[in-house]
Amino acid sequence: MAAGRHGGRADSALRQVGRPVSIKDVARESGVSPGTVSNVLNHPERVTEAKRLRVEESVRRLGFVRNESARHLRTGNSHTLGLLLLDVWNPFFTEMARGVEDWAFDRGWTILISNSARQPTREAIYLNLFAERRVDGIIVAPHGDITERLIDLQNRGIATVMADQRGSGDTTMSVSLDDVHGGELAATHLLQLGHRRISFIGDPNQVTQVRDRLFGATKAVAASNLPVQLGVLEPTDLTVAAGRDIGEMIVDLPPSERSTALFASNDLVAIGIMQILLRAGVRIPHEIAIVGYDDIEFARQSTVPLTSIRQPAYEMGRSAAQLITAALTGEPPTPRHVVFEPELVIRESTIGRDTDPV
Amino acid sequence: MAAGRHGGRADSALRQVGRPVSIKDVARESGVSPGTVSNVLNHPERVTEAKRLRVEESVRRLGFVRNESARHLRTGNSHTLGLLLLDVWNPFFTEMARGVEDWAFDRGWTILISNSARQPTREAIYLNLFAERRVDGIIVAPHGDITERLIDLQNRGIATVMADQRGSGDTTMSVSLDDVHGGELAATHLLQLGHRRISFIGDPNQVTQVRDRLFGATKAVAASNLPVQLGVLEPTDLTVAAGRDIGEMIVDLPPSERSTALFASNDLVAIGIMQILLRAGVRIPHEIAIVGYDDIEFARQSTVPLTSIRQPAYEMGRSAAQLITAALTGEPPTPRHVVFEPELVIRESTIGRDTDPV
DNA sequence: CTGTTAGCGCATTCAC
DNA sequence: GTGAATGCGCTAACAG
Repeated sequence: MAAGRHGGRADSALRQVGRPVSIKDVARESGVSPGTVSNVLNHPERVTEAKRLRVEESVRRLGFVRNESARHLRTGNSHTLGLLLLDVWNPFFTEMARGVEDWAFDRGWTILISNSARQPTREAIYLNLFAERRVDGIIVAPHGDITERLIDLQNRGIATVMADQRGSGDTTMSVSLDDVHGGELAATHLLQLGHRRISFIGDPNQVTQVRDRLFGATKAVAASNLPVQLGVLEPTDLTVAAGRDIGEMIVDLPPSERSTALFASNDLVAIGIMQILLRAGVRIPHEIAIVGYDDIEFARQSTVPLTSIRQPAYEMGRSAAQLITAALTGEPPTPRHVVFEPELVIRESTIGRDTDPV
Repeated sequence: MAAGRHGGRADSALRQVGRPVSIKDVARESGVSPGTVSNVLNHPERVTEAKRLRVEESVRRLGFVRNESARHLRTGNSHTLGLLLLDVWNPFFTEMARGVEDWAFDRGWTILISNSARQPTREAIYLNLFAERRVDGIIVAPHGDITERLIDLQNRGIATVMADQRGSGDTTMSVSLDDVHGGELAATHLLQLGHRRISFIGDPNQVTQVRDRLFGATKAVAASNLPVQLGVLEPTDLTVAAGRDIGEMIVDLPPSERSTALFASNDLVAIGIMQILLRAGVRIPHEIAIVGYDDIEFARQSTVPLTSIRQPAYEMGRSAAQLITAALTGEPPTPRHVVFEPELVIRESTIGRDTDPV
């Protein structure tokens, strides 16, 4: 039915086939007033059964779908939450998103998901988009320090919670993990296994969380009173690909100069490193032990299962959603800042059975 | 400003700190009429420079952010596209999403991303949500056959395009991949390598695409005129975890009963299988060769790089976005149904150097 | 219980 | 070039 491009027949069926049907159309169709239709939709108990059925029938026949924008404009309430993720390609964040959604969706909230892809520019754009749409609340896994921007949003009446980054003060809320403790757990584990040459993989200048993890590791080393070399290797970012680059770097080193243990600041990087080491014939954990961070599903599933510091991503997401919906519905004051505890999950990449490398 | 519920201190700054500022406030502040402010915002050239600057200053000072809902209600245009993904945990779809976004975002469209998680119920709910918000267009990677629903949406004036599933007819649009050909490519490759006992991993009853891939493989086998055993193993779903289960199953078989080659209907499953095989000491590809499907980034990055049938996810997403924005802006009729060609990407999981298993 | 009315914030007429 | 008036679709307040 497509029209030829030069002087065609009746044009594309695509545009404007049917005018959207409004509450008024339904009212006319069923012989009641618009107000009554609205009542059937929102307060069915206020309407006589007979009329209610009649209206419902018209709704069905006409295929009426309510207009959220109009509804929003009128009520001042968008029933919508914005969720701004730092990096949708990292399972940690999609898992967190699932936690947010499972909580909020069932309670009637619509979630707008966006991905800042670790770009401050995009972060700003999306935050603005959320503001333009007058979302009721925003959950954001921020890139840097955006406290001021969040306070600004609060002042516009939008509740905000930072996820995966600790906040403070009364204005904003946050859900985070004790990353210093996480770093300690990882380092302590490696120290107890006898490692004295450890490399931390991560760029402490980029992200607070990474800095905290390194600080935790440093603390653990200091507390141990052991002669430990703790080096830092900085990947370009926190992806599998960057991990593989680091892996190549390590493989190129003469074995005597390699660390005996690696603490990667996330699992993706750890997995990338591990892939290269295994291919190069390095035995894990016998020659090099590896600890990751996040405990994403892939950590458990990699060729050599990865020891990792577990962040309860799903629970953190749900907690963030709880905080924000509570604030929005005026429930009793919950704590403003929730801090989760990390957990060491030991697998074969640090204490493995004897495996031969690929 | 609400008071604490039990006479606490000045309560939460959370709720309603500041009333959102409207175009009217800006008008008052800058001593012009609301209409002029609107012009400054949307048709700056129609306003004197002096006045324009004055208004812009007020906008800044007051922190005015336009209200999209009101705008939408007035213009009838939401400038919004809904994107409904089948499975955000599959990199294929996030990659496709990136393609959609890169095209549409730059052209001023807002994208609402949702995840049906392969649940028809959720699919229906989100489609409805999109309709309530009067998105201008919907791109959906559908679970089953939703042609009728899409036609219904079209009739409401919402343009739709199916992604990753072939459509037909004039009403709707689609972007898909020739999966039959993909299946042929994979099977032919394995046949050429001399394999005569091949297992297809996937449930052809669940998803059209999987059925097509199997059909393509069957065709290739038939065309070869070779004595080939083509079996089918049905995983519970298309995830790494399900792949691992299949892997266990294969490992439990006496080697003589195993196929010499596996064709998995997606990369995630292939990767799961491969992990288990490698751990069990099965040499890939020498004892068992594996071909995946999709060519996600992980395929290249797995311990033994995976041969795969490449779907150009990013391009498919971009193409879907192009189709829909073209339809929406009334551009010359593009083809309604775009079919991409698959590509065989050969890596070590089928022709590998001699690697020892883990 | 039901119909009528006003107005949410904005863009777009139309006069001026 | 600018201001005043109008209405998008809906809900809430009120009158009947």
